[in-house]
Amino acid sequence: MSTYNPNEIEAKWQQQWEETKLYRQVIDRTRPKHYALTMLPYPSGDLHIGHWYAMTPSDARARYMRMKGYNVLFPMGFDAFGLPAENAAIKNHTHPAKWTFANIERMRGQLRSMGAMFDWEREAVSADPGYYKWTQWFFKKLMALGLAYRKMAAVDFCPNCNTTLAREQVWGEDRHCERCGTPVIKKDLEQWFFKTTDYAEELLDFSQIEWPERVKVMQTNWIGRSTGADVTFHTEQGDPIEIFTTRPDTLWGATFMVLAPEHPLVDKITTAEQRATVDAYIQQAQRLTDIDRETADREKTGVFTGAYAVNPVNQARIPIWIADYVLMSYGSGAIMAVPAHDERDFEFARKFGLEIVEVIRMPGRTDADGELEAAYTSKYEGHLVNSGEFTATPVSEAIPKVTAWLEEKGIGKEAVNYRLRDWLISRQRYWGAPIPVVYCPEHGAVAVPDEQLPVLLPEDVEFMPTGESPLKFHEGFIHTECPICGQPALRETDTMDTFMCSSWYQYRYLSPHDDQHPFDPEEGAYWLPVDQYTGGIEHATMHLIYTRFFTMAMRKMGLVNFSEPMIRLYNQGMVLGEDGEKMSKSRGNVVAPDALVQKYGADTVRTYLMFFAKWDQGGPWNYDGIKGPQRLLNDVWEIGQYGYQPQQEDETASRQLRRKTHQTIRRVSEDMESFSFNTAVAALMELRNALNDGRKAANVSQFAWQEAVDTLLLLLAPIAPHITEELWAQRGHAYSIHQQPWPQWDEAVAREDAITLIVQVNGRVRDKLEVPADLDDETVKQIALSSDKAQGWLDGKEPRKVIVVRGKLVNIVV
RNA sequence: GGGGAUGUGGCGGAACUGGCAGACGCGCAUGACUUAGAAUCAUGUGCCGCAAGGCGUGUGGGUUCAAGUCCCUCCAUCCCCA
Repeated sequence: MSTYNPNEIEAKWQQQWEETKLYRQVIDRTRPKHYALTMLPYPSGDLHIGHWYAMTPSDARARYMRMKGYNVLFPMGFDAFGLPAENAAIKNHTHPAKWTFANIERMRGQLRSMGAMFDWEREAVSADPGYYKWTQWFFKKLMALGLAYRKMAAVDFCPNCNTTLAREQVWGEDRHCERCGTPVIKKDLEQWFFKTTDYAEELLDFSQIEWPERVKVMQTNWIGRSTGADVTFHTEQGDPIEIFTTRPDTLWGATFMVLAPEHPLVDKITTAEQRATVDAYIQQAQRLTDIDRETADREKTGVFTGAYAVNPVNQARIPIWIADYVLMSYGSGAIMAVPAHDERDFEFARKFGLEIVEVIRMPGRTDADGELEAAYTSKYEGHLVNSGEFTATPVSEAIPKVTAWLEEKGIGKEAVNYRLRDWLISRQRYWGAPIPVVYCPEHGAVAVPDEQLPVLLPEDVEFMPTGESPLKFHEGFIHTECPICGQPALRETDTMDTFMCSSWYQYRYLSPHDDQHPFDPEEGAYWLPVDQYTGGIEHATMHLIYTRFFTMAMRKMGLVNFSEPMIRLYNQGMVLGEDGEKMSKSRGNVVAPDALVQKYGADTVRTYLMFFAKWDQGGPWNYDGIKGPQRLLNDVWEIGQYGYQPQQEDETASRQLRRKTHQTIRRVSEDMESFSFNTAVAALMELRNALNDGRKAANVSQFAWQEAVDTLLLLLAPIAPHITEELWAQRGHAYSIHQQPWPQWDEAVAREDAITLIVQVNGRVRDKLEVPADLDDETVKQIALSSDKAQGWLDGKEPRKVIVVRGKLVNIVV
């Protein structure tokens, strides 16, 4: 018997698998397909334990599906554009391409050490011109469909990354950059957007996909659908002011209006005597960032413009104010203020002494109660007052009634508002896919013709320490000619958000070298859509919204006939450092997988990662904890090689081992289905313990032993692919264990024929009895009642009630 | 402020529709092997108690024959949105 040397056998089998193309994944119409996908990494240069945590359980699941008889596609690639490469270029004077591709080369080696079943012939790299040609092609398609457009807007800009960001990439209360944490600022820039809002309604429909509730809730909140009405107010001079309200039923209580300081009407309506105050306020507001302006608990500020509007429902003359808590970028940049029934408006009115008119009467409140002490905001309880013909209408019925009336009178109409913004995809950086557009003085923004794609990133560039894109200064790149008229024209120098690249990578994997299509339609017809996607929760409102939008747009392009890119999604948790904190270099709690593989072997690292917690929970790494899986694999090694000979066969022991074997198949199969890898490994440890006992006692039949050992190897194969392959071969079975069918359990063998009957008296356990499993309730009851211990506790009293739970317990109540 | 998640031994974590709380593993203790250690093996290990027994799933209450699991209250930590 040899000692377990993981490094040796892992290298050997990785090579063997490659040589025999064991993981080449091609169309096979005789088997059902299963497209398993795990989020692709950014080539930062080093595969960290987080990558292992994301990828090895997905790999185990994909391997399990393969043994279940599916033809499994499990590809890997790199999300290779992005800022770190460019920042490294600035720092080290290396070209981002060189840095990126060197990192990819290194990471390929590290990924191979995991022993995953990736089909490397399907690898896709987004920074490859063969890839970004199609990213540009998709941009053009979106443009042609009217889903890509250019507009001047006040956009979020990260001063540290020196680029604009999409709304999704601005995080937290202080509105910081998702990548570097720097608070963003607003800039007025002409930028490219994708019309994600066109799909707001469809993005809210999750009926075609089985995604975690958490992600669906986050996306729903992010899209933020609210229903109400668009209502048009007018100034006394007749200028229309459009507002959106979710509470048209409170219109009679609108006692003033508030415009954003940037609202175009402000200049026009401000009266001469208010002009100086208003201008000063606007200047002051401009100095503030949106961060300050949106902070809810901040003291409200604002000034009166001197102008008045007319409330269209009751002709009341109401003052128009400006205040910085109303943002031009949300809604129409104007609101009607109903202080009696909106908290912010209430606060504002109190501070500036504005009129508060109650129009919803809270149940139990009377006129004698005097002034409202707080805004009353319920939509469900109370009735309307001071509201013309709607007075006395219950508030729960008022919104549709008032809305219908508004439409009838031509004052307003039912409207839906979304919080979702269009996706800003322009980035002022070099290392991304160039936006394939040129600007012609005569023809404006013109798409680069297909035959000129890809618009290549020039290689001879110099990087500014400021991070400013060198494309802006590259004469050869900028100057081109208009595809329509041939006159001199300027190239767009912005590149695309890298989320654009990753929105369609699952399609590129199908045919990464195809230069005729973004993906081969035949491959697509067979493999698509993705059956099982896995990745971190942090992408819930970014990548996972973008890729859904993208697929919906691809359906419109006629490229796919489905609407959802990934049918099922599973979010894994995070491995934390030993201190329970997020791993980071500065904390010094980073776990390096390469060193672990060196010391324990990939199989042990994989097994431990799947064992230490349920996958969606994650948790702290523990260097001592890995010993459990290490001992498991050492034992498996010995058991797998052991020449078992029964000494004194015992039929009961054999039956028990077989029962354990079949129970383990059942448990591991169920756990694999539900991603409960931790309990699957625990079940395998129990089978290992049973085998160790059987070996020591030497009393189980040869058949029971061999069945248990082979089963153990087969069930462990997806989790620890190398050691199981080696032992499978040593035991004389055919190559490869990974091509064997998943074991089936026999319910009759797995069934327990005796159970431990719990006898309770008044809900407390008083006795445990071994009884046959198939007794009827009455017999079980009699056995329990005649138990000596139970009798002792009954102390002669008559049972008032006896509850029998089949196969479990009897509770005697006195 | 709104929405969501989590809270179980010394530690990581199990527990299907309410039915033996603590599976499995780490650690620890005692013993064996060893010059010694590592590794390995055996036994034990929720807490209190010599024992009988009692107490135990963040807090307090409730429903039930029976609650980690269901309902209400509060507390703590984390995430998302304001």
